[in-house]
Amino acid sequence: MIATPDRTPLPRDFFDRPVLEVAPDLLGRVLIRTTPDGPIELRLTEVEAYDGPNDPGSHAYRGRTNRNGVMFGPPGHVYVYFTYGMWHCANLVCGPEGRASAVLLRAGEITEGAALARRRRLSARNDKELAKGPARLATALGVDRALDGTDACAAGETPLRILTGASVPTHQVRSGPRTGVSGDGGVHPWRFWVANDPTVSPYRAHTPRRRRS
DNA sequence: TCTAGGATATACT
DNA sequence: GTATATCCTAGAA
Repeated sequence: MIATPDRTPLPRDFFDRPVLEVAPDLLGRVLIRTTPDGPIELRLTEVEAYDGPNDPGSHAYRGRTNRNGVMFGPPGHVYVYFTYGMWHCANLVCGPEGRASAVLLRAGEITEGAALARRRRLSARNDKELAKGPARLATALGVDRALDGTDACAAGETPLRILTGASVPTHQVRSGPRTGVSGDGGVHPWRFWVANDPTVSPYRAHTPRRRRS
C-alpha cells in the first residue's frame, strides 16, 4: 500500500448510482476547492439525498427550470443554488443522467486551508463552525453560482473536485429526517451524518415563516 | 441557552 | 403575494 494520500478524483461511475447509495458513501470523502489564494480541503461529515421525480422536497420535483438545469445533466457535476436571498448551497448530481437526483453537502471539517476559510466565515466562533451547515459550507469554500455545473470528477484543473479515499465505516453512519424540508418531503430518513462528529449541524425541524408586517 | 425576526433570489399560485 | 434544502443578531429567560 502507498502511504501518500490519493489525489485522484472519484470516478464518474461512483455517482452514476441511486442517490441513496451514493449519499452515505460520500461521508468522510475529501473535497478540494482550488482558489487563487490556495487550496481548501474539506472532509464531508453530513449530507442529504434528494431524489428528483419522486421527492416533493427536491428542487427538481416540478421539472426543469433555469436554476436547477444542472441536476438534469450528467452525474458527478456540482449543482449550486442561491436561496433565502443570501446563501449558496452545493450539491453533487447523481445518476442516472436525467433523473435529477443530487446530494446536498450539509457539513464538513476543514482539513486544510482553514485560514482561507476563516477569512470567508468571520462570524464563526471556532473552526468546527466553519462549515457546520450547508450555506456555511458553501461560504467557507467560496462556492457560488459561478461554480454551477463544475465537473467534480475532472482529472485536470477544476475549481472543485472530490477525491477517492476512504469513506467512513458503515457502523459510524447515522441517518434521520431531512432538515428544513416541509410537507411529505420531511418524512424520509435521507439525511446522513458521521456519528459523534462535532462539525455536524444541529437538527432543525421545518418551521414555517410568519408573514412580514 | 433559547427564540423571534430580518435579509431577500427564485419559483410557484 | 407566499414559501423556501439558511444563517445571524438581539433580546429574553
